[in-house]
Amino acid sequence: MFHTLHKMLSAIRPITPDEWLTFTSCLAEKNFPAKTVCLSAGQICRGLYFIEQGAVRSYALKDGQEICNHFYFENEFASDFESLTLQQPSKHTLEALEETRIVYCDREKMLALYQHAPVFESIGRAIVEQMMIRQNAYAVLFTLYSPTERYQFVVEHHPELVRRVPLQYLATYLGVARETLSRIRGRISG
Amino acid sequence: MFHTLHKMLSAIRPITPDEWLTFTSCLAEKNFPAKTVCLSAGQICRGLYFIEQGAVRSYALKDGQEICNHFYFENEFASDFESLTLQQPSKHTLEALEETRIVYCDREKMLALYQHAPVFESIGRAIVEQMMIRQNAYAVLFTLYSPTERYQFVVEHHPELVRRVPLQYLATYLGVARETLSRIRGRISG
DNA sequence: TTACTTTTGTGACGATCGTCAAATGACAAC
DNA sequence: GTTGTCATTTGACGATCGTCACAAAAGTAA
Repeated sequence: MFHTLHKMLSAIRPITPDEWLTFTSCLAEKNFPAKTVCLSAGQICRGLYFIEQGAVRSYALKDGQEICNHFYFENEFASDFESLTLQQPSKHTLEALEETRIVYCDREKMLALYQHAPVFESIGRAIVEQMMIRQNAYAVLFTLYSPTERYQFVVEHHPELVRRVPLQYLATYLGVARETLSRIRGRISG
Repeated sequence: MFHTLHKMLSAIRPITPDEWLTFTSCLAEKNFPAKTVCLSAGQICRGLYFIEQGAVRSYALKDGQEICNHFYFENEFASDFESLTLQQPSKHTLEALEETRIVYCDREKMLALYQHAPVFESIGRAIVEQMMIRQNAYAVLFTLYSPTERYQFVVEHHPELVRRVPLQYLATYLGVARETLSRIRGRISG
């Protein structure tokens, strides 16, 4: 059970069978059909989502429009980390892009676990570090690169985004209008 | 010694005198006159900078131009977190904006310390969480807001940036040309 | 003070992007 | 198959921003 998650976490820090057994009590498997909501904006995020299969987008509303700020795929942790950390209402909605299978890690249970099995605090830190690096790379896109360069960066470094994310969502993620991204793509391909 | 840092950290998690004593062996005070470099791009970042007094900017080079991605002030931790975490050459340079007094926390020593005093791993996680939330807020600025709205956001939520950071640096941070930020400012002030 | 350097502000103009509208394409339900 | 819905593409046009050039202001050193 939770085999891929175990593989992921034990790659960060070695986990004893006992530790793992305790940890599984924090976990629950959940399924989300395509286009269903995993976490609603306004709701307080109570846990971390590990994606076993599928894809999830995170978006905020701006003048009624959905602006994506992240896409998550297999073997990644998804969440609204601000809501999760501060236990404040989430500004973002998490929605399955495809049929998605998720392992949900309850925050309260994990915090309690940190006392008895410090290795998970260490793993938690490593996960947050990865997310921070990712966030930073995303932010830097906007100051260093033009819209075309941002798209090329994604094509080069995150081709799965281009393959699996509808253009309209990717456009908001890159901070341009749908039409502009369509034209950028046309210019590059042809 | 390191009084403000102690106050900051013990507000995150209670620290015993013994733990603190061990921790101080990781620390060293450093002074940087205005416009001097704390960390050069290309260099591997070996520690965390806690700013006791002063201000620091972080910037990357793009076509010979310095593009700022962060400003750090009193009682904040500065670093190139990507370089620090992955121990890769930094893409950013950290430079003192003013005369700056820093407590430098050595990474190697801190990692060793985590074994004996897990509270610091917990504190480390909290610091990284804060940085991640900050990074995310910064990234979201670009997709949700126009240049003018971005400037207004900074005026509202981070007025110290407007007061202490030269316009030319703030402009690159907001992803606009110096001239554009000058005009935005003129329009808003009247 | 003057002279010099750096920073900020202004004007003109071209390039890029957003917006609106319509056409085309893709896809699911029937 | 047909229909209806949604996504993407294309065109036209106006708004915004970047760039260049230069002026004004502020800061620095002698």
